[in-house]
Amino acid sequence: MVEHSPAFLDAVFHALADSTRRSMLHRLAQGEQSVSELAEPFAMSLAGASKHVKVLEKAGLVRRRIAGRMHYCRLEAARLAEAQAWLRYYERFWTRRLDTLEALLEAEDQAASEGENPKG
Amino acid sequence: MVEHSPAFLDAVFHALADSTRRSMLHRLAQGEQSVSELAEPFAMSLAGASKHVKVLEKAGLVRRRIAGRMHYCRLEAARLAEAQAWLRYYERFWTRRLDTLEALLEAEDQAASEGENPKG
DNA sequence: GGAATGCTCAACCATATGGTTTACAATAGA
DNA sequence: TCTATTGTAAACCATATGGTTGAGCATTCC
Repeated sequence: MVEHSPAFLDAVFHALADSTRRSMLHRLAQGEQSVSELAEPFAMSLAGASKHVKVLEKAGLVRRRIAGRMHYCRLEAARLAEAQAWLRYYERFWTRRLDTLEALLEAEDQAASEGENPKG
Repeated sequence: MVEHSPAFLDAVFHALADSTRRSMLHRLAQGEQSVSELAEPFAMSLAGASKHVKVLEKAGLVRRRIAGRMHYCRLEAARLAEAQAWLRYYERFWTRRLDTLEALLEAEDQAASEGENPKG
């Protein structure tokens, strides 16, 4: 839980450490896009954009489906979930104040549900 | 909300894209550590480790307190929270009900690529 | 004062990264 | 069949990165 396969997280975080690639992911959130569609917003050669797509693909953030000469890309969100899981470990450092509140609320929930819903 | 100051996220994700630095953050989660304490677990010169600390510091993930010749570092979790905020945008892609929807999308993919590539 | 400690800085090196251009392969369309 | 489109691959370039060593600055300790 603590380590999360280092090489894997290296690739994911590295892929995210570039605004061009983050923009591409953002567009992919709207749905499948071809490589040239992904490249279109950027002042960059198609070959350059294609390299970015490859970085995303190698990090497992994008899946490619080849149909004829078109390469359609789609978001592979599971890998983002794993990055978030890594970050989640640190959540307690910025939600500390909420923790006490939450503990309190949970204690209340517990007390309230003890009579009604024993399973929780 | 969508863009999150690109250069800032560049620095944060880049800082996280290295297992040495992630380990350092993990140790800092236990509490304040000096630079040489942070360096100790790694087969690396102190100067090398010091560079990693600087990367973390520049990304705003670590705050340094100088006391005499000692440099004490502590976790600055707020910046991690911002990285997580960026990731949260994509949460819907892994937390939605996958079963029926995903099956549907994959069936569409299948049908689509069969139609586009009749030659096989 | 003198020596050891903690740390940074500067110079250097090998490799990675982000971009380009050119060439090419495959597919689609006239 | 000829041509345009989509995309990758290769070669190249400038800069960034991750590491080293050695020098040096404060600080602490004897």
